[in-house]
This record gives sequence, structure tokens and C-alpha cells, in this order.
Amino acid sequence: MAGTEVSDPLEQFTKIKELEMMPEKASEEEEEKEKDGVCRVKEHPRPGEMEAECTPGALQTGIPGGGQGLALATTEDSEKHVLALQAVHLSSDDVALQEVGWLLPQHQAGMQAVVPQTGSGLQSLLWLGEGSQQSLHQCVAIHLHDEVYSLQEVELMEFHVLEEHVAVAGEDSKSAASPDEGVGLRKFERGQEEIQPPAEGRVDEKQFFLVEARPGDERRNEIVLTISNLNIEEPEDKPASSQPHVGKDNSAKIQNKTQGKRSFHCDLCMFTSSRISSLNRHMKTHSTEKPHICHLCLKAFRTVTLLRNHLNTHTGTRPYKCGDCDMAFVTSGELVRHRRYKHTHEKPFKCSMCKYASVEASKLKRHIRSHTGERPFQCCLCSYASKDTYKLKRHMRTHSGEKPYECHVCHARFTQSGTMKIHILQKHSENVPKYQCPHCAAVIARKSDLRVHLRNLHTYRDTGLNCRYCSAVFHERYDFIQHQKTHKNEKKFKCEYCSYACKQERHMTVHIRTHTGEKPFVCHSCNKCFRQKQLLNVHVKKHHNTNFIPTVYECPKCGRAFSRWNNMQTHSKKCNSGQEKSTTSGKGKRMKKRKPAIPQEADKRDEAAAEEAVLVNGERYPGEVVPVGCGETIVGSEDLEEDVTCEMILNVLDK
DNA sequence: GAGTCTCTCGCCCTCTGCTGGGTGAAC
DNA sequence: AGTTCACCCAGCAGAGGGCGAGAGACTC
Repeated sequence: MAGTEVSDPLEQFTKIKELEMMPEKASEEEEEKEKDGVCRVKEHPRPGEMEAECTPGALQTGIPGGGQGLALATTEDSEKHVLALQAVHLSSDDVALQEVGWLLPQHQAGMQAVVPQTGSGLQSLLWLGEGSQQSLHQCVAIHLHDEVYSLQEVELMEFHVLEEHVAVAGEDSKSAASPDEGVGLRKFERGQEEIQPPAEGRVDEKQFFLVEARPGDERRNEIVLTISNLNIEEPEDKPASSQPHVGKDNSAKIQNKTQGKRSFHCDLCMFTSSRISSLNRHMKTHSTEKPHICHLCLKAFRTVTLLRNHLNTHTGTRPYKCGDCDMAFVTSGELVRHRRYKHTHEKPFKCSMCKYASVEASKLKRHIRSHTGERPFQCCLCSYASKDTYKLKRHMRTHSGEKPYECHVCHARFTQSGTMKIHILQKHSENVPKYQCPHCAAVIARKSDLRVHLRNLHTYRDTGLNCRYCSAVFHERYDFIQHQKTHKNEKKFKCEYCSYACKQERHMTVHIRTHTGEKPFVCHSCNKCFRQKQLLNVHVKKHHNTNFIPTVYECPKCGRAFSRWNNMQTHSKKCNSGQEKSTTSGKGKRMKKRKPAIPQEADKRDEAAAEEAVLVNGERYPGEVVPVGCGETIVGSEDLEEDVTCEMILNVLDK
């Protein structure tokens, strides 16, 4: 993937500009190249060039207008490929080729191309080997949309990439001889003799290219196309990034191109100019010489203009003031841009795939990545890749743990400013915004959480939710829950033998035994039967567990014994106030047995069991008695709505 | 050669939305 | 006491706005 950035794991993100290809990444690309037989163009940008460079491998094509085809020669540097066009007359047979509409993205210096123009506009761009007088059948083509030629526009275009059998002279001829190995795009070489016609190729894949058209030389009626391949990789044989070494004489080269016009070409980059003065001025950009020093901060600048702009930052001089607001800028261009953003809202860069438009071209390029899915900026520590540098930098905080944003109130730290802002709003602000659910009374602090609420509770479900207690069916969870609440206090289980009703089925099961006389729980020691398991457990504990030590709570005043602390406390208060008549007038006397507040029938049948639960070995010891409750739930009491524990029964018996 | 304009890159910001852990109430 | 669930909250990423500044082109 072109433009992939890989940073040194040990380096801070701010060093990403100096990144180099990872060895393993490079080897992967090498393998890929060998596997698919495609000779890809690879680039190694200079330090600082790669960041945010989304379109390596761009083609820049000057296209003189006219009703005839145009041949062009290419030069290239690490970023763009310049194709100088040359007129070519198309025959009627050649015109048919225009409908082929294929792209051969491989191109090298010396390659030539043809841009036929028919009808209302250009349709195809055909590339030829140098010596362009060969047949147009020996070429491949780019099919272009007509809209591309509306000037000053950037288009994202989808091309069908043609894989070709290309017989390449020299070293490549061997591979070309084998069809299997020769399938794929081949680098054009100077003087190559044979190129298979496009019709014999096959469609390999679709690729997205960014095509930008802008005016060229008006005198020659030129259009300049910049075709940026979002996928092309860099040439491995190109030297890795190195600081340009400026030589006064040998850096620039004067070249005579196809039209015989002199052009001046920079050897260090793709810069070409028809004027030597321009080239000389350009060469200064490769120089590290910065003779203009700021006397305030000693920062050096290459030109006087740059120094002056810099000085303005010290003095606050901003001569270009906005007439519609208080903003002011150092340059007029900044003012114009500001006005477009804030006041005129003029957005000349329009996306061809959606309604998005932007003030700046770079914003459109960034936006287009959301269509193509291109993520040029790869995290060196995980698989994440971002579409722009800022997101990668922000992502790197997840690895470094950096939390640069601090709440000024509680000093909590956050990775993103927005998170801190929400925190302050929710935690430290008085007028916290709330979001009212439109379907219920819920008021939720965050809009995103309201969305979750709506999704969970108010989203229609195809499969209805069935009520456990009735036949009602609901398709919204909120309605279902509300309905369930209506059953909350409902005694839906009714006894078929008496008027008893209860809320829980298990209660009814136990109750029914009072009618049937069923006692399914049998003591294995004495064969005594019990209607409830809990009663059996108490029985076993009291009668057959030799380790059982009952706890006694004794009234400090009268000495009455209780099995439960709270009962003793209640008694003790009455005893102290004189309300409670002493029922334990004498130690060792039996406590008067009281009828437990349990159903009458249960009382009859379980009296013995209740007695077992209260008395230890049928006797109360003087000053004690403590059949301690086991804590298990005992159910089935007809006059008790809630679950009854063993302690509760004992409590009743205590009274 | 200097000044100006235009384009581009890079950085930072906000807004937005999703996700998952924590928590407390209800069951 | 355990489970479920709604809500709270921070973390994190996507998308886009805005501006500072550098560099090339153009004009005088």
C-alpha cells in the first residue's frame, strides 16, 4: 500500500516524518511483487515528504487541446510522473481503442502516451513506448470520464487495470516468454519492440485514481492532468531518502524534449521549467542555506519574505484584516481562505461521489479517503492505520498512556480534549444537559446513551416477547417490562381446594400438600415424615445431630430464654416497662405453647413438627431452650404472603 | 530581485458516535 | 446472595473545520 508510514516503536510520534520502511514490510512487498508478476513502481520519499502524502505515483500530464491524439513523454520523481504530450493522428481503427478504457499504470521515463480526443471531450489516454510512431494497438489506455476536463476539479475515478502480456526487451524478455510468468504489467523500457495490444489483456482489478485537471499553458491551450494512483508503491531500487545535495552546476539538466523546446530540469526533483531563472530560484529550495536571520529569536530563513512573515509573528503585524470579523492575517491568501471558511462559504472542491465540498483541495483528498478506505498512516505498534496524521498521533496515546488534558477542577486527566470537556460538563457544571427519551420518562445524561436506551428498550423486535404470566406478546422491550410490572403484586396462583392464593408457584405446591396430606420428606433415622424439607432439616438437626449446640438469648431481667436475639430484645423492653407479664415464673417451667400463625390445617398436621422445631427433645431446659432456626426458607403458610424462614416459625412459637 | 498570489502541507481543534467497564437498583 | 439490566462514564476513532507556514509561480 502506497504511503504506508511506519514509525520506529522507540520513537515518539513526532519523529514519524523521519520514518523508513520496515524490513519486513519491504520484504512483504517484494514477495507480493514476485507473486503477482507485477513490476510495481516504488518510491522512497525524502524525510518529511511522506507524511500526509496520499498520492504517490501521480501522473502529471500536459494535454494540449485539439482534435487529434497526443503523444507524451514521461519523466518521474518520487511523487509525480510528468508526461509531455505530443500530437498523434488517430486513424478510424484507433478510435475504437478509445472505448477499451483500460489503464496500464506502469510507466517509466521515456514512455510515451497518447491522448485521443474525440467528440465532446477526451475519453482515453493511451500510453506508448518511446518512439511513438508505432501502432496504437501497441498501447494501453486510460478511460477517462468527461467530467475530468472541467478545470479546477478533482475527481476520484475508478479504473479497470489491465494485466498484459508484455514482451520486454533485455532482461525482461525471458519472463515475457513464459505466459505464466509474463502475465501482469511490465515496466516499459526504452526501445521496447513489442507490446501486446490491450484487447489481449484481461481485467485484473479496479483501482481508484485521483484525477485533477487544471489549466496548463494557455498559449498552447494546455490542460494539465494530475492522476494520482492511490495504490502504486514505491520503487525499491530508488535510493532511500537522503538529504538533497545541492550542486551549483550538475544539479540541473537542460533537456531538449519532443517538441524541440528547451526545458530546464532539476536533477534532484521533478521540477522542470522553461526559464533558467526559475530553475535557479528553484535550486535554492534544495539548499540548506538560510542567510536571513531573525534578530529576535535567531531563527534562520531562506528568503527575505519568509523572514518578514516570521517577524510579523513577533510583532503581531497582520496587515490583512477581515472586513466581516476581527480576524487578521499575515498574507492575503490566508485572509481569502478565512473568508471562504467563515463568511462566503465558497467551496470550490467538490466530491464527485457525494455532496461534500471543501474550501481546500487537501480537505477533499482527505475526504476521498473515506470513500476509498485508504489508510496510509500505519501504527507501528498495532494493526491500526489512520487516514490522516492527526488520528495516528492521537491513537499513539493509547500506547504511550499519555493524557495531555487535565480537568482544572478535579485534575482528572484525559486522552482527548473532547472527553475532558464532557467530563467537566457532566461533573462540574450546574446546568447539565439532559436528554429526554421521546418514548418514556427516562432522562439520560448523554445523547449517545440515549441512543443505547432507544436501541435496547424502544426498538421493534420481530420476535415478540411473551409474558410469563399471561398470553400478552410485546415487540418492544420497554412495553414488555412495563407489562410485567402489572403482574408484580398479583396472586396469580390460586388453590383449587380452598381460597388460598399466592404469588409463587412453589408456595402453592407446598400448600396443596396440606390438602393431599402428602409428606414427601422422610427422616432416615426415625422415619418421621414432613411436608417441607426445611422442617425435616430442623428435625434432623435437633434430634439426630449430636454436635448441635443451641444458642440461647436470655432476658437479663427475668431470665426468659429466646432462640432469637430480636425476640429477646422485644421481650426485654416490655419486661423493663412492666408490660410483659413473666411467663417464666420459675426456671424449668415449660413455656406455654402457643399456636403458630400458620394455616389451621397445617397446624393440625404439623403441630408435632412445629413442636419438634421448638423444643429440644421435647423439653425446654431451664433458662434456655433454643431450637435455632436453620435459616432455610419454609413456604406454604396460608396466612403469610412472604416466604417464611425457619426462624420465623420459631419466632412465632417463641411468642 | 522583491513582492504578491496561489497552492499545499501539517497541525490542532471540535463534534460526533460507538464501545465496554463500573455501579446501583430491581428482581 | 446472585443475576440482570439500565445508566454513568471514560476511552477511542471518524469526519471535518480552521489556520499557520512553506514553496512555487507570477508580476513588476
